[in-house]
Amino acid sequence: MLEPFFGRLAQHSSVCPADIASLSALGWEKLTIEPHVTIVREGEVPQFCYVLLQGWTVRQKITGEGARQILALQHAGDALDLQHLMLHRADHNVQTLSTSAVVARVSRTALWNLLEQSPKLALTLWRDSLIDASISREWVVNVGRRRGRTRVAHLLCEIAVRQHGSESGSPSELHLPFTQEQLGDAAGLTPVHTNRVLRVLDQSGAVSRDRDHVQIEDWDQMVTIADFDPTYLHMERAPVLS
Amino acid sequence: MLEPFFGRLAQHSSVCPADIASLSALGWEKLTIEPHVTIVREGEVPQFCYVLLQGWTVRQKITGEGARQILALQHAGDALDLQHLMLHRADHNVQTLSTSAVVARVSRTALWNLLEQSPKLALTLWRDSLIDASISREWVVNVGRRRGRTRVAHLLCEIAVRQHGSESGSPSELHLPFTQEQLGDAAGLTPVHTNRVLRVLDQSGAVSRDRDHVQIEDWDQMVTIADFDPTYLHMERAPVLS
DNA sequence: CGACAATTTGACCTGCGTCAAAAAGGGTGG
DNA sequence: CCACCCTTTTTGACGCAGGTCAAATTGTCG
Repeated sequence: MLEPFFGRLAQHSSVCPADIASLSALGWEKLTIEPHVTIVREGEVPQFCYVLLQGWTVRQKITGEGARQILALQHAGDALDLQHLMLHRADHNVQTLSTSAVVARVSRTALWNLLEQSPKLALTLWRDSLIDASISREWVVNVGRRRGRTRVAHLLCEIAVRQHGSESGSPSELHLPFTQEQLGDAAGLTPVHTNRVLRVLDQSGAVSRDRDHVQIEDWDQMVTIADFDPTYLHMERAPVLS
Repeated sequence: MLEPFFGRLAQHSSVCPADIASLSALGWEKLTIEPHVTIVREGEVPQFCYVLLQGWTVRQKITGEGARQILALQHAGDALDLQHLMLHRADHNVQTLSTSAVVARVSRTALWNLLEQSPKLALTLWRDSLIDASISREWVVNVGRRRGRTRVAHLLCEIAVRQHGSESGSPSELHLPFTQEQLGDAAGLTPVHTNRVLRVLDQSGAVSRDRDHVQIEDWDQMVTIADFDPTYLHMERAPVLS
């Protein structure tokens, strides 16, 4: 059941079979989450930890003025709220968008107890959350210092690479279950401007669009437009420290 | 020597004396870092892990167009690059600004070996890096969805709270070793606009300025202007999981 | 067909960027 | 103490990326 999660961990760490077994042995529960449902709510004290098996979810926060900022896109294999193992209170929301998702959840204390006994596993999950943090930093750069066209292009590049797991990505088709408004919420742009930016990317031949599919037509051009360097995704496995 | 670091850890975790002892027993080296020196450089493979004992440092990245974005402010007690224990290659720079700083550093492998043997300590450091990640997410919201005046005010509130360790902060004097250009690099604004925003905050009576000191005159007003909610700093110690 | 959500377009506005220059420190050497 | 230099701050004029408002268009699902 947890295959996508183990696959994701294996991308950056070597996980021993014993740890996989003991992780699997916890009382995981498989759930289907309907569209527009909040899985973890800001301010609450979560009792579970979630892993995403299918579909897409997002981290997000709402400002005092009611504007939404998406903080991260999460796809199959991603841990949704590992941080709540350690942090008492949720500092943001995790939710589905227009599509449903399949998740597995486990009691927070059960996972905690396992990690206390399996240092190697704890370090692996720590590494996973560090990659999450690295992506978050890149997003600060993206919304803080890049202009609209570049921001959106960068977002699309990240989605492409994470979806296909290939760094030196070739032109690829993306199934994007995101509305333009949601892309804008991730890029820090209004839906109207997001639309205009997408048209420019389309007209320049970098991408083509067809409803909820985006085809990256010219990867090299996209990388240039997007100022995209996948290092921050830490997709190569780190060498073992002696 | 590591007192500031232990103090910081104690803010959010309970660290047992044995762990403090074994941490201290590692071969830490105390260094003074001159102004404008890069401690960790993006792309490199660090051999050390650093802890900040005195002064200020920042995480930062440069875009392909040469714009700088500051990703985090770090002050006494903060771990500067814990993530490089787990991640092979640095994905951003850590450096001093106009002032010098005092740091302690330890061999990456030595710290790694200790953590493999001390699960509790590893979990504590993990928690520390999770708080770091939470701050990073708030920064995405700040630069992504707030306007200039609010961004800068939010930044000042964060500095005030982290410097004084008080959540329900009262009006407080901040020694700000940052130029307006650097504040702008953290807020995603140009130095010119940062200056104008500061003038507005000054004129509205929220703050007063005097060279490199900022006095927050009206904390309540600042919190309102800044849309500031310190939850994301996770400054209360999380209850122990049974 | 009708209802509704998402996309697209146009007109207009504004927050912030850009460019440039002046003013204000602050440090150094004479 | 002054002269000089350099950095930082401040101000002004102007431009533009992106926001706002509103309406038309398209697509989807009953």
